[in-house]
Amino acid sequence: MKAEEDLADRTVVPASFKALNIANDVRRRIVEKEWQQGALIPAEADLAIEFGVARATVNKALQLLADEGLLERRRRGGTRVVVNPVRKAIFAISIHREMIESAGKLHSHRVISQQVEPVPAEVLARHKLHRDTRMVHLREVHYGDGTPYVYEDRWINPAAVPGLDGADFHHLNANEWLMAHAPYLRAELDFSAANADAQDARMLDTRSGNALLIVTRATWNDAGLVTHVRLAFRPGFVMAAEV
Amino acid sequence: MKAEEDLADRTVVPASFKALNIANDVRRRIVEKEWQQGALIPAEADLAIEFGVARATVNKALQLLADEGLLERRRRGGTRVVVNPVRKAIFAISIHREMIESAGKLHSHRVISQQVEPVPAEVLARHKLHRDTRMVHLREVHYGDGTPYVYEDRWINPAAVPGLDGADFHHLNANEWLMAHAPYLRAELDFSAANADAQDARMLDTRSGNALLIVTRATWNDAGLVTHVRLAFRPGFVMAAEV
DNA sequence: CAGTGGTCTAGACCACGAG
DNA sequence: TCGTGGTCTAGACCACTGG
Repeated sequence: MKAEEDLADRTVVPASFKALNIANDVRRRIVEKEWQQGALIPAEADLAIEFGVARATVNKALQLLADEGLLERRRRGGTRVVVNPVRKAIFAISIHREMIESAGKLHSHRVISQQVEPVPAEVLARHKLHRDTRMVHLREVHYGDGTPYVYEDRWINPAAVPGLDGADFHHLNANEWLMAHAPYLRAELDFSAANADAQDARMLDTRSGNALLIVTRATWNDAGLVTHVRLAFRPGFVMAAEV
Repeated sequence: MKAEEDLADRTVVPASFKALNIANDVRRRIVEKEWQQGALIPAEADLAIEFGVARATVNKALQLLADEGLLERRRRGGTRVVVNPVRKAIFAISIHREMIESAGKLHSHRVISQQVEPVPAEVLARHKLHRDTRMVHLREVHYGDGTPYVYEDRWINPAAVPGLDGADFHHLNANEWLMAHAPYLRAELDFSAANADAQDARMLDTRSGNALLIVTRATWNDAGLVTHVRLAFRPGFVMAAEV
């Protein structure tokens, strides 16, 4: 390629988002059925020539679409348009305080109880723990402008959380304290719904039987289970995801 | 670098997952507090030397951790460990049939009603549609081994879905038909909980008042809104996410 | 076996923004 | 201003796997 052509390329694409542009173009071709579901699309090398870029750039673009679930790629087998794409929804899991403050409310929290206790059978079974396991049982409510937002029923594993004894959760809530002192390597999340029981209702200042969004979260670091927590959100709470 | 050193590198790392290994190593340093929260970590070029790889490889690794929410990167400002990491949970949004079949159940579905109607105010407001908008209103129930799994109350926009008139949803359910005929470019998801009303209860073979997990989903293509759907899952249904 | 995607390299230019 | 990350290139070797 001549030097002047190089210069032309640079000036034509000043903002330099070639990979993204290619990804958008390919996505459009799929949505507009130019490339049918299940069909093979051209090889990276061919697309690189068509778009006038390096193969690595095409690779980055197609990798992006494969992560989105739109393409399926195999060595030697080429790249196909997926028939029933499994799209991914992404939740941002921020700390309660940020969630409440981003809604324009003043955040506060209250510790309901905190003591070392035997772990209930339900949690034991879920994480295949030894039946005599004892952990720190902590219950908190988080408020926005004084109104309950979420009731947190949490078990913390002292074996995986150094410095837990000295923690004062009245000052800094468990959610943020753990983020700062015991970052996790892996997490599991479950979403479900439940009718508020008497305790839920009392904590969230609502009536028994009201439908609550329940999130169960467990996190691990290299020392094992860090914490298992059941979050009960106030009635009407909506959690939004991006796709 | 000499040729023999090159060869040595190749044989030392036969499986070639350098970027992933570097990402794991950096993640470990963060979790083990070797690099404190809020602290600046070495520049890409320095890490490239330390790990003995090209800068692009370090860039790929750090980009991965930035996507996870663990690092914050700025030109000229360097790369910092995030203080309150906003981790991301990922839901796989598969079609109902696959969800039910992956639970080992036999999938079936039933169309409850299908007709063109004015769109209710709630949906109009949500998507800022014109007040006289009419769409196809479709209600379906999906079953696993004959037991109701999810009740779907759906609005489909004919303007964005060519071929909608000829669709037979008794044969192929709307969920899969739309996936095949009207792929979307963008989607929004909301998770909440609601007490089953009389209709929910009838469709899901349960009692009024039972807590249901509700997912509201809207999808768009380049012609506008494709479909708006409210999914009511049977009581006890749990949706799992990865982090 | 041969063609595909997966990954890495060394180098380059650029946009951004802290100092 | 100038060091940082963001992106791209041309080339290379390799792992996998369909024909």
